[in-house]
Amino acid sequence: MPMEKTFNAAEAEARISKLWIDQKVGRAGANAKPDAEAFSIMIPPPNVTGSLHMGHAFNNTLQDILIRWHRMRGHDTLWQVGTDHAGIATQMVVERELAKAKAPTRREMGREAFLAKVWEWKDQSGGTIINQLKRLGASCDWDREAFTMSGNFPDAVIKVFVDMYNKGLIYRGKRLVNWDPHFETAISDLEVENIEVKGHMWHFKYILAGGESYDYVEKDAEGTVILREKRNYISIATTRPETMLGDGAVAVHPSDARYAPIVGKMVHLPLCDRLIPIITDEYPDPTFGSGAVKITGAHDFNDYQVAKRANLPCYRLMDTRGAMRADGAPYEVSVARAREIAAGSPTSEAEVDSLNLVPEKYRGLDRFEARKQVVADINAAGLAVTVLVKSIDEETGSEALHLEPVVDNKPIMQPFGDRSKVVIEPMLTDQWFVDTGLIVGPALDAVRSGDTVIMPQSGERTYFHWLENIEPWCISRQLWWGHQIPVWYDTEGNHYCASSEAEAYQLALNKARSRNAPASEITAREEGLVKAQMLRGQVLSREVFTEESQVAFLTRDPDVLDTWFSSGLWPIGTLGWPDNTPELQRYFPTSALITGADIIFFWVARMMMMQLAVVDQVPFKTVYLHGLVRDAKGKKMSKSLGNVIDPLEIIDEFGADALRFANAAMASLGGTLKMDTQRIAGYRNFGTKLWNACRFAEMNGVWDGHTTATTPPQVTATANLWIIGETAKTLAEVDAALQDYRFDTAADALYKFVWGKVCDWYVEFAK
RNA sequence: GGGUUGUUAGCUCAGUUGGUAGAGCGUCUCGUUUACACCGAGAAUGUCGGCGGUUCGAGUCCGUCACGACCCACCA
Repeated sequence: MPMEKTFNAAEAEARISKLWIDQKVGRAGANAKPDAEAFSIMIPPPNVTGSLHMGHAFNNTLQDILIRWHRMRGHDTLWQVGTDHAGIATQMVVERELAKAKAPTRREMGREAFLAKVWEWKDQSGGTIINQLKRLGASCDWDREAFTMSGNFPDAVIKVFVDMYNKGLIYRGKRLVNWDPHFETAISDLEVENIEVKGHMWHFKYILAGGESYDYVEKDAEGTVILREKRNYISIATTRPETMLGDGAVAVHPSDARYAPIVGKMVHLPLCDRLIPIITDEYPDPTFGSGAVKITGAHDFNDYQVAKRANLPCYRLMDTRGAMRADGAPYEVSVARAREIAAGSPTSEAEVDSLNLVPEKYRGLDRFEARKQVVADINAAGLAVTVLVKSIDEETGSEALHLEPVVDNKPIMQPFGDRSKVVIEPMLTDQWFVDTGLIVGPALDAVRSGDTVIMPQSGERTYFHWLENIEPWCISRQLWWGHQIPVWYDTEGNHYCASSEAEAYQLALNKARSRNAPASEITAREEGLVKAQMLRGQVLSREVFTEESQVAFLTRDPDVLDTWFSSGLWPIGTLGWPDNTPELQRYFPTSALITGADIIFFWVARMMMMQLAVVDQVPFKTVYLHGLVRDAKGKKMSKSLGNVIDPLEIIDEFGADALRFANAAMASLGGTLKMDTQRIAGYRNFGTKLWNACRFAEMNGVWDGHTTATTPPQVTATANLWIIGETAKTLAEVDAALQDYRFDTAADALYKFVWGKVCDWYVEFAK
């Protein structure tokens, strides 16, 4: 059958793709020569519930080019494919689906049932993105498809946690963390987006205790007195009035002469029946605002540091949903105890956390509602800093002077959850952390020494900057979908980190045995643990059993790990670690990582740290970072802007080749990637051009009789000699370009060769 | 505030170690007896952001200014 005038991408792609998959052209080691060098790439695992977007299309095209290039030359290639469970994102999607279906909520159905739903959803939608990658033409090893929650992966994750815990690289602590009140979980620093919003700054008066007053003197830069007045208060400013309920002190800079007379004195905390001290700390900036800062240790990162230094109690004001606490004892009882603590009564972290110092009238209010109330109440109490304002009565035209509270309108940077988009609350909670400071060294050294090369080089600077200033990584999430933390607690608050419950019991038993306690007591506890351990395997419910016997059960930490903790192990986890599999030996460390510059911290840096910490090897030799794919005007693609280009629609309209060629041609190092459909159409035309050159050849019987030829024909014609030379030149150019990861140069060379040499000249000669 | 990175033809961009500028798309003119109109032939368009410096010579190196993008941090 003669060739059509134009290439029918839709028909051909389906047919050829099936052939590739059936023939397993992407299987590990396909087309490898004996003793071939290995070339391996780990796909950045897309979210299991996701669908292909332009960024995926771009990213995977580049990987496919590299893999095919190496495979074609007989190297032993592996393109490891798989998906990520994406804790928050997936849990969010499933909860939304449940709501849409008017099904019971996550909390109503409980953990087990909910997780069953998530697995159901995963099985239903998890194939989508994999099938879309196939449509793109990616030549992954489909038989090796991995998932961060399946196969050996969970065991590997747990093993790493336990090992890191045992090495002292993971610890638990009550720290101020970023709390997402929508998902009701802690999140890491990286998952917080700071966005500038319109904010207000209120100014409050904290009245000195005991009716005291002082001379408040303000000087200008030359030291000339510009204000002197007798004050019975200190003025503080805040953008978050509701947090004042938990203030532990007012801080001023030690060099601030204005407040020197009152340092150490007490002030009345407005709306609260409490006194707090005026302390000094380096943190307040004397040139900003009044120079005095209210210190709310439990709800502000800077204040927390001050509170730690000054040994101030940090009173938590909000619940997990960001509402003012309604739990605990009545306010009078709590505040009475707080006064005792302030007077020096011994206390504990746990007791301080249990004290609810939110006055009754604010309890249960949403934090933003509480803010309004607090402002209104402070104004009503006459404790707002005020200014004289002239107003004109519109009807009578008479002027009047009156006092108004000072409220500054100012832009403030506010933290938002990157998934939930709600305002993040600093919250004092118990969490698990990776002590990144202890494992960052090798990750820095590997790039400094060139063991791992980051391209473009500017990426190295970003990498260094972040790692050199690394903060502890909060890895626990109060979610259900994810790797549950392998830690068990006994009734006395001890915890046991182990890879199984049985091991945890063993650890608890060992601990009980090693205690210096009366023999009888140890025995009772031991007995309880052994009994409990035995009974855990039986059908008895815990409730029934605990009622009938006094045994010591261990309970598992309900939290799960940050998704990036597990995806940080993607390179070794997908290759079968901790078993020393042939694949691990053959393909690790991997050759190249192709990924977006936006996840250099989330993923690249963490994979470096984790692999080096676990197997003492870099995970990849080259990191190729590319920019974000934008629309034709350079705008970020987003659903709300309506400028999202769906790669599948592009494939439908222009064919996968056109999309892939456009991707390659745009892949210069650095910069943003502006995706223009006109350009894709241009490369579609290029495909047609090539197609027609072949069609010309076919019409002239070029294929006839040559399919079975065993020896190449003798080349004598000048045109033939010339085009063979051009082909060799182009081959060299493309190889050199790909060696340097210059996909654009390679694409350009091929384009010019096919169109400018083969079609414009060689085909014309042939005529 | 710190960092990274841009500013080259109407648009999107390339330009390796310094030697008086390139591609695709778009525009204009001409062309349709069969490989291809998703085409062919041809054309126009740039003081390479501004200023200063190094050099025989700078889009390319140095300094500085302007505007933009992004990232990180942050003043209550």
